[in-house]
Amino acid sequence: MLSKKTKYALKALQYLARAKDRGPVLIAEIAEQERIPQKFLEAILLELKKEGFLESRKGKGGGYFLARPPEGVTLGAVVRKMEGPLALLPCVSQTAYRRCDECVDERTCGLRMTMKDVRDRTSEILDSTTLADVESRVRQAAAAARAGAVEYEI
Amino acid sequence: MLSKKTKYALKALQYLARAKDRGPVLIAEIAEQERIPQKFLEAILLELKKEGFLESRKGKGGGYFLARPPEGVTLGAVVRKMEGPLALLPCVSQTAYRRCDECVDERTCGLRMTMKDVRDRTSEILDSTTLADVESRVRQAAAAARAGAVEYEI
DNA sequence: CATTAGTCCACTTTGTTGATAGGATAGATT
DNA sequence: AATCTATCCTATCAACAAAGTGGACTAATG
Repeated sequence: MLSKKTKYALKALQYLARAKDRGPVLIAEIAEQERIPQKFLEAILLELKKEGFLESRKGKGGGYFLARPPEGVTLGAVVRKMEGPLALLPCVSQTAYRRCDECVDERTCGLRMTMKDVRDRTSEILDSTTLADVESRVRQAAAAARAGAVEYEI
Repeated sequence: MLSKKTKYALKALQYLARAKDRGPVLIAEIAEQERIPQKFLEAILLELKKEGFLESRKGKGGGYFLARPPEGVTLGAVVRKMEGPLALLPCVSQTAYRRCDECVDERTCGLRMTMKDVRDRTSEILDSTTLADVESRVRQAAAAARAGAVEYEI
């Protein structure tokens, strides 16, 4: 499971991707619209800024906005920064490899082989899906839902 | 990341799968061979027994052994019992579905769609891989390593 | 210079992880 | 019955993270 921190981070980034042409967005607006505790979100956005995903402007007319276009931000990158490695075992992490202390022979560890498969499938998806991709899927789903509703009405 | 508890549980089960024709195995033996802290392992094996994966015998000649053949135990089942749902979000868990408190509209949540894909790939692997499968992969890898070594020696 | 907006820091509460210690209990052997 | 032997159970502990709260500080704008 992702921590709420990571989930909130993803939701906030998604919101800012949608609002990218509107200039800086207030923490309060994101918190209200996405129903995230405002103070907690504050800390999360600060961290996202430190990690280079966001920029901010202080004072009146200020707020947060994406540091890069939505096409340039993958879910994998966000999850890794906020949550840690995608891998289920340290010994199969691409970005934070660490030998398992207790492991007797890594090359013939069956667990490792299976968990490497899982890691590969996971990163295949998360590292190729950007905020822009997610948005376009949402729009498709919404369109499909409307089409379905129309059909139902006929 | 899996907790050490889950990792140790999987390693212990794997060990007992390998030892399935030798009768009950001592906690101390598993702890030593797999280099797991013995007292911690004790608690883990007890839990695995409560969950129905293991049986035990007390007194001299006692120890732990698999409650079912290795072909009947999937990694997914073990991980779910020890670690919790495989899903990254509660709203995409098959076994422990829960709506996200803050979610405004689940049907058009882009995050959810992507995380559902990840969950599907993960459970595809873990729910179809048994202790026996893992063992046979280990043997294949060991054989391949030997073949490679021979080739290298020629 | 007052107001608005955002940063930064300190703190709390609650729970989990990973582990250790000590003794109770049940089964086998003598 | 006495005695090993091994699991079972209870309690405790330090370290850490999750999920916030409160409040002081600072920077930009009108």
